[in-house]
Amino acid sequence: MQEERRLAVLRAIVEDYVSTEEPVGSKALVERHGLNVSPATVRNDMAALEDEGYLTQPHTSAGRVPTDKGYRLFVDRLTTVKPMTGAEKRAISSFLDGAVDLDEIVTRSVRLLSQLTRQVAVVQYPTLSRSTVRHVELVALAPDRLLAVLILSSGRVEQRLVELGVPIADDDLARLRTRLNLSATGEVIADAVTALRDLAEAEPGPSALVAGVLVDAMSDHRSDSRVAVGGAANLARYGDSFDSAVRPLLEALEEHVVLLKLMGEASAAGTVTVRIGAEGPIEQFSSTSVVTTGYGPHDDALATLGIVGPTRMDYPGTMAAVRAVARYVSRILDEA
Amino acid sequence: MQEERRLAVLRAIVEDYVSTEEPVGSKALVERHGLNVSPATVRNDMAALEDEGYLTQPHTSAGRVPTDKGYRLFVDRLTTVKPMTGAEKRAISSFLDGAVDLDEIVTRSVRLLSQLTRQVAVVQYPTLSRSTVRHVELVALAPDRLLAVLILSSGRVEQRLVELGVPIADDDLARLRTRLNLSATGEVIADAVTALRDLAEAEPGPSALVAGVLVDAMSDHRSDSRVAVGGAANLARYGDSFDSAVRPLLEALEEHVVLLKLMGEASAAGTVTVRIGAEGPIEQFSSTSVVTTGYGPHDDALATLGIVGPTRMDYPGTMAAVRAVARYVSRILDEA
DNA sequence: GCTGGCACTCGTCGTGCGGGAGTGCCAAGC
DNA sequence: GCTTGGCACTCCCGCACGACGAGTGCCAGC
Repeated sequence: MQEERRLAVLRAIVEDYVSTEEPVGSKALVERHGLNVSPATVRNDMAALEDEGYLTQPHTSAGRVPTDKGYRLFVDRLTTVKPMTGAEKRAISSFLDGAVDLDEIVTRSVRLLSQLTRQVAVVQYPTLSRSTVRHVELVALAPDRLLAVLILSSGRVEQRLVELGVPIADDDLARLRTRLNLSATGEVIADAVTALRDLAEAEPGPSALVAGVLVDAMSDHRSDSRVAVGGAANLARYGDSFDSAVRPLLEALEEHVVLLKLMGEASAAGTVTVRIGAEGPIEQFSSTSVVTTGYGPHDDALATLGIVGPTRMDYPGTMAAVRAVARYVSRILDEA
Repeated sequence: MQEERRLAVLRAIVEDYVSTEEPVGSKALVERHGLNVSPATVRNDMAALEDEGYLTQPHTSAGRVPTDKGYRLFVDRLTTVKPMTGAEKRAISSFLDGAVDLDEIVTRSVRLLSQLTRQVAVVQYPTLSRSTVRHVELVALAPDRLLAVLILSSGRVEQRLVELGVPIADDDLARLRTRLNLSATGEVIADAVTALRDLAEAEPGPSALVAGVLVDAMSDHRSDSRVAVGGAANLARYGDSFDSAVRPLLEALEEHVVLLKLMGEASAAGTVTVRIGAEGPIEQFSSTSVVTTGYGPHDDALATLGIVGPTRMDYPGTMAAVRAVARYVSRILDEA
């Protein structure tokens, strides 16, 4: 019985602290929430919650503040993801509609997400690995110099310069183009890579060179590791502990490699992952929380998107926003 | 005679203030610089400089701080751009070498520039308008659906989906491709646009449709308005006046349209433009300085790059870094 | 026109002192 | 056995006060 009330107290503290950003005391708590008990009772519960590690006091005779463990419990057991309102849904779809290419979809998603959550948004570009090759194009820039263009089903275009060393005739080039497309077009990246490797082995010289470059382009780590970041201005709302906290965060946000690690494995579409404080793998983000989810066409989690914010955040609202944006972006990718 | 010394005093104050970030007093000034006069003399000069508007005091009985006007004079008359050392030059070229495409050139430039200057770097992508069409490629995704790919001399690739409405035969497609390339390849954007418009007019139907899309892609404003930003973490060094100053700056840095306005017209390559404080067109940046220069292949100022920082910055060093990076990037674009 | 001296200003920093919010604990009540 | 009102205690915060010192402006002398 009182166990239940304790959880209610924890929830109330989290909610109050998130909205006021100040340690919450027993008296204010009973007033603001309709707890039908006295402050003294709440104090007992608070003391118990503190013993169990869910709360902490900045100093004696201050209110209580949730610990990471407290937030964790809140997220796991006390949260129901609140659905978006109709207006919000309309805003999301109108914001994302009309994006002409992948770049723009990602750019808009980042902006949308950061505005909805008032947090720093991070959107990973869909990884190549599960997308298929749509077309390979070769353009002769000079007799011995090609531009190889790789067009993928995800809408991504990769281009590479190829120095052949020796000139290549136009009809040889045309034949090579056909051959490459026969091997690669329609294949998943992984299969296309092996097909091109076989081709390169069977036929040395220019063909092998071009095939090699294409393989490089496909497996290029850079391609997998693109992310867009937006809403960094929201970091300025950190209020307390500023230069000490924000500087390294801003730096980390420019290190896309770090960010990718932070986003981690794409969690299955529909599942929102919340990493609170030091639960994450990256030190710089040990005093922030990260809310992510996977997205991709056909709800295939090709990539991850999410937000980074202070552990003191509105989890239900944020999780809802992240989930909603992922859902809409996935739908748009379906159509493309 | 004493006019000369006054300028020396102004220069010394600027230099000291830039390095210490604290108002500089007369005594410290004569000690740190080899001025062969007494503090009292310097005080007289300071008072005169203040009357003329080059200096100001945060409060009575504090040292002097340069005004925007003071910085202006410093930059215009007291600065010799210090050349980069050999080591710095090597660092720059090794940093920029090995960039495989335009995207990477820009990304690396931004990072380099922000690290060299310890400031926020902004690099505008080369505008399309002066570059030429290298190749037009059409890829059939479905019988009535094409992907049009536009490859430009600047290394940029634009792609657009074209819904034909009616299916197109393979050999018609091949003919169209040849025709488009005949009209456009090698031409400057502006000429290519008119050529394609003519073609569209002469021949309605699918050809016109595709030509129209290509024209759109060429004149698309979005293409002209891409910028990359880096080193925002350096804003955290603003020390004083933080949340008040940095928040709007961070926001403005994410508004690429605003940034483009800030960068302004590309100044001729080789000329470094310095805008101090409120001299610039944008309110949010009225307490910062902007150092820019044009760059592009063959020293054709296709685009602008530069940095944004506090008015209190090392102008000679920053100007040198901006100029050097622009020069190297231009050279790399030459080769491509 | 430069210089040393001197009085004056004013921001900064350390100290000390309520005020107040909040707690912990205890004894009484349901 | 919870819950509750009461009460003493802790400790942060804000404010006033005063000493200190950096820096100035001005003046008289060279």
